[in-house]
Amino acid sequence: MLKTINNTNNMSKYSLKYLSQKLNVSVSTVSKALNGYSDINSKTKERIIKLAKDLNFIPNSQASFLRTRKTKLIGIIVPFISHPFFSNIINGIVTSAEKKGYLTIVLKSKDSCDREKILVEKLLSQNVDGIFISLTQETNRLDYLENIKNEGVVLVQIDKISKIVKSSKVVINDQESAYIATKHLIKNGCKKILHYRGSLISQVSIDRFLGYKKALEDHDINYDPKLVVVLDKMTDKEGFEATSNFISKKIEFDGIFAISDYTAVGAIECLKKNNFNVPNDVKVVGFNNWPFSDKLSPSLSTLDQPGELMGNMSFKLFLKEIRSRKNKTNFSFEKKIFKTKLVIRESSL
Amino acid sequence: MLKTINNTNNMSKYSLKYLSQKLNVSVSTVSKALNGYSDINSKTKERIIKLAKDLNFIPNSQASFLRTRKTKLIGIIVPFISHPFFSNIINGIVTSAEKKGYLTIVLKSKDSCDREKILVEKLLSQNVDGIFISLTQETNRLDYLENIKNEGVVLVQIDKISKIVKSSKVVINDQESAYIATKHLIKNGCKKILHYRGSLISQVSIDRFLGYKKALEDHDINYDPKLVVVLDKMTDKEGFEATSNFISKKIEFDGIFAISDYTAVGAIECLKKNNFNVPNDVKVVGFNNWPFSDKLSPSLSTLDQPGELMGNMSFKLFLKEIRSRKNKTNFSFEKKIFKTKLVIRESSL
DNA sequence: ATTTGCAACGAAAACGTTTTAGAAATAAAT
DNA sequence: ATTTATTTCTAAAACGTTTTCGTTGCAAAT
Repeated sequence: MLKTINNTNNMSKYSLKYLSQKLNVSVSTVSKALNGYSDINSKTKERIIKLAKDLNFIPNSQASFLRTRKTKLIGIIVPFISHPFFSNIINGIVTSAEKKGYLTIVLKSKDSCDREKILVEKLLSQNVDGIFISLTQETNRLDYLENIKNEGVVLVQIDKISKIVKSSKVVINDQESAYIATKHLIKNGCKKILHYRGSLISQVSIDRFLGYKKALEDHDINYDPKLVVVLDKMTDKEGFEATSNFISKKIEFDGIFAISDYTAVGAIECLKKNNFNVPNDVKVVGFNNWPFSDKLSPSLSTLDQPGELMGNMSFKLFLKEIRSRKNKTNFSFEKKIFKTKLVIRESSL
Repeated sequence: MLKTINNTNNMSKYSLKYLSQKLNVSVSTVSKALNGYSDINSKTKERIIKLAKDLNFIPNSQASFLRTRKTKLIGIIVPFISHPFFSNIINGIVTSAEKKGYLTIVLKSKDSCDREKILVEKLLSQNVDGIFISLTQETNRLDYLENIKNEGVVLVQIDKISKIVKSSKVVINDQESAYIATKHLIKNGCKKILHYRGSLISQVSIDRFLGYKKALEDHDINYDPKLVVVLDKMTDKEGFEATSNFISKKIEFDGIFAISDYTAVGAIECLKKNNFNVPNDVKVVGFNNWPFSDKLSPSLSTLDQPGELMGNMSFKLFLKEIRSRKNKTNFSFEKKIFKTKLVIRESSL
């Protein structure tokens, strides 16, 4: 614990002070030269910039934050990192952010609301300039989202959003997508279509369900609640079991619209095992367009989500808000809706 | 640009100073109370902690860095984010890091060495406490890796490592894995085994090739360079084309060991199209155990890489180094080798 | 009565920037 | 010769912490 007061070993190698001493100018002059102020002689400016470059001097961003209040750091919280859709979103944000000199802190909520709250606080304590979030399936309180805005930090909601909290938002046309998928099944002759859905409180899951229901109604097919299964984790196993359940109960069906590729694949596995032919006996459409969904037998019809583009757009909206604050121009939240693409493959033909 | 000198609007809502004024104690006392120093009366300590909690006070980490030189920030650079193996690694690091109060900045090099260098500099300028890196396939200069260490930042290399640069390392047993996979093909009757490999300078790719070669030699099969294909991007398309090439040239083969599941799947597609039966005519083993590789027809035999565990371990090694520095105990770099698991499925039986 | 020890607190410096306000030197205008 | 303007630079404060070294007051020991 005993150190010399002026301990240089712990001091950063280079600083404005160091440069200033080397060149016999003041610290302020160095700072100004490096930040392009006009009241510095171009001759001295050159000297300073040259030395900075030669020494590979990097200004200390923490110290600089103390004055500027900008960290050039953003944070993103998703339910899961190792998931094709979310990692695409992360990819999109990281890519766009890096181009503009921002670094991205990645965090995962594991679909737990309590964790989500803690993570938000961690990001705030790091003074990030913005927080991007895709809510958990169970998010039922919104105080910490409001808190983000109260702290003056930009909030952008992605995909799994709260309708109540005002902020920039980037989503897909969930309802329409489900409608299109269901309609596609109907047009291909399905009369009794199962729907495997997610949590009852997740907006995404609700919207997809509504799209499914509306498609049925618009095509004179009775909506039957017994054909809808609420899944918890939306795994292949759950898809398998749900399907197995219908078969053993001898409930007839000729189509399945599943909320994710994973559940769709589980369903197909079960069908195959029970000697149903996909698509001849039962047609299946998933959601996500996961890698390898095109390589399955039968290849899986599904809805493609432009995750990376959504990430790009999220950052764009963030930057817009940041800039409007800087220029004190007025700003209103936008909600960007991306369209999915129905990819028709063997499982529904 | 005109502001009052003592502008409070730009000041952070709460600070040690604010708390100290509220409670009529000094700034130092507040700081000490919050950091568990022993020379504070438990009565006052309680008062301070209570107020801090009530106000939801979060100490400013940038300011704190200026003294402590610790940001509790780490950075990870991978070739690609949206890739099952890398996102598993990221997942593992982020999870372990968060448990210990570290936040993780994620960056991708897009397999470009020049980008990699720039990204390292960005992380250094943010004063991260550690950098985790999985090198690009083309990494041919190592100055910026050495630079990380020179700056006093902990370096951990993962999977795609440099043999020359000293640091903690986490890898898999590439050579052994390839040996096991190839041996498995041989044991199942394959005599002429193709190998689809990656870049000639990537250590991973080299080691897997060596394992393949050694397995052949150990089982009295002539190694034939013509049966080895160097792939560039290692996509399914390249796997397809390579296979198509062998078929059109009428080169006989009865097994394929591919460096990735993606290329293996491309190969299988091509074989199917040309009326080869997998596994009866040709047996195939991939590498990665991607999601859905178990759902394909035939399901894909492959080597499972414990990405998340590798991420966990990487962080562990980082923490070990950090701690040894703090306690000034001596420390030597470790290289942790994870074992893959050969997952035998239909494609090789 | 004097010294010693201890508990509890505070002053102040330091970390590395940014930025305002002003100083110094020079050139231009009167 | 004096004033004014312009260019170029610097001093110094501020951002919010951490941590060392003192100081104060009081009890215990001598």
